[in-house]
Amino acid sequence: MKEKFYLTTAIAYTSGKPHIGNTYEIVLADAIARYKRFKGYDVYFQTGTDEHGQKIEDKAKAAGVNPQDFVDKQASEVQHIWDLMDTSYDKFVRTTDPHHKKIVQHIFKKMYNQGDIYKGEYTGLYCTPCESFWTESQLIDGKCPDCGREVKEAKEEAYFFKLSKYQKQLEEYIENHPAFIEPEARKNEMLNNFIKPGLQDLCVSRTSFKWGIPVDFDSNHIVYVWLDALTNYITNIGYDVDEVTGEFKKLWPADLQVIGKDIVRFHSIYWPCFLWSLGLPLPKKIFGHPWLLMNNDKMSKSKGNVIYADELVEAFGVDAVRYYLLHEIPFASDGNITYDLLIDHINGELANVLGNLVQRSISMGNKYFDGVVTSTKESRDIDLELENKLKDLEKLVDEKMNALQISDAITEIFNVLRFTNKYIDETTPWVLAKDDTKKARLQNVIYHLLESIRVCGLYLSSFMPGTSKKIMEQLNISDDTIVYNTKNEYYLNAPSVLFQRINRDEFFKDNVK
RNA sequence: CGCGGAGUGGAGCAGUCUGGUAGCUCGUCGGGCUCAUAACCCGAAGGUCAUAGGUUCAAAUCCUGUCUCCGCAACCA
Repeated sequence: MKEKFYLTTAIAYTSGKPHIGNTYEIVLADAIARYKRFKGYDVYFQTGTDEHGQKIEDKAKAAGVNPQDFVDKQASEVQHIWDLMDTSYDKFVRTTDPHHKKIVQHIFKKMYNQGDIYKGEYTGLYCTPCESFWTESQLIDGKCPDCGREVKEAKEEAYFFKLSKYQKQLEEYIENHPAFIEPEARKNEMLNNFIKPGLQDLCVSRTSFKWGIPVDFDSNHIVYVWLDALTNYITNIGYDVDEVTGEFKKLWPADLQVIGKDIVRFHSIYWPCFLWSLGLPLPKKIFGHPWLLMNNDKMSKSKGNVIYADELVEAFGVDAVRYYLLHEIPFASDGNITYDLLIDHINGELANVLGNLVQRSISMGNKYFDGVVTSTKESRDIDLELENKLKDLEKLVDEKMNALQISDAITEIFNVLRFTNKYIDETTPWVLAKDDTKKARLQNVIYHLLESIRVCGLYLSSFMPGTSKKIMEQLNISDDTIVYNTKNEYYLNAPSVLFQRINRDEFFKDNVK
């Protein structure tokens, strides 16, 4: 039986169109999901949208539509971008789904009944005209950041979750499970900044707005959005407080939850405590990925430096964008994107190293052997060197992927592609072609090239699925056996360009960036 | 002294845990080749590894101080 692998992304907040930085997360998770499927796992990959909260209520009001219509539109836009990025999620969840809402209410009530949620008073700084509570740090010159008026201390009835009860357990768990939160720096940040100094009970209800899931036994209160959002990971796979379905039994605990580094806190503190309150095991790993910066600056609308996935896909194609995101963002530190860098990497790696190699190899197969190339089973030193690199690739890629070092995994594949270009120069097939007595040697060289392209192309399928498919089409094969020399004979199709080189000057002339 | 990162040839990074001739990609310069997308291959130049001190036969790597940059900082998704 196949081993299951349950993978989630955070659900995207539907307050606006996701930019390329937000889009990174789904592409990253998709590469992992595809790789795990490739390795034979029974993968379940869930993503979706987080659709409640005051911010959305406000945005909808500003747009003059009701909140449900607003989030319907936003959710479909998110899904459209996820599809545009060729991501292979199995389920797209929405927190406004009636089933999810019902179970969140059950969860809230269960926590209340067992005493993990209690009713108390929230004290804060309140701006009466804006009807909003603010924290000390949010105030501007001690005044309301929205309207600039005085704030005063006020109290409001609210429900609290007993985070304090789980503090010790959480601290011990994180210290005893060093791989639970990655990267390590994020783990240390959580432990030192939040957990060790002491967890305050968390206010888990709001009365200041209506757009959310009501507490069913006290309808003035709306369930705090994070309790609503985090539970999506279990409500959509068959969890309920009294009974769970087989899917839930099979899938939970999640194997990997991919989130942005900005929300590690919610996933590594609140989420484990909520799960313990429900008597459930914790996910095996929380990975807080870094961000993508635009020209080394945080992307934000106010700075006007936001890039969207659809613009990039239109300009460069989906796999070029996927490649850039997956290869240029390191494991633990922020990546950077500019149009210049994108063009550098598309030309230097995708067009020159990969595309050109496929083109020249397929061309020679067609030119010298009319597209029919058979293995001659001969292996000289240089051939063996290439064969060994192809065999070693499996282990190298697997190590990097298991460590979530996606960029390094891709680098390993490109190292082999670079070596294959070198192999061509070393074997000089165009010289062999001029001598009829060297026909067998020539065929063997071309065969090695095709095998290299095939194997590398298969490994690339997790990162650039469309390109991988195009390579297989040119090789005219459909099987996906990775082992060297399983394919004895090729009947090639005509070559076609995988990635067109981009002329920088023309690009910037046509696109003012 | 809040917490966590980072500072390595023109650019982007690896190496630091487990001290021992400083590595990769891009760029520049020179050469080669012609199967291929002005591509590919080879070679060269270029670094006192932020800084001051310490430990050691030996430090980018261990220890201490200093400077600079970035992220996080509690109910905000």
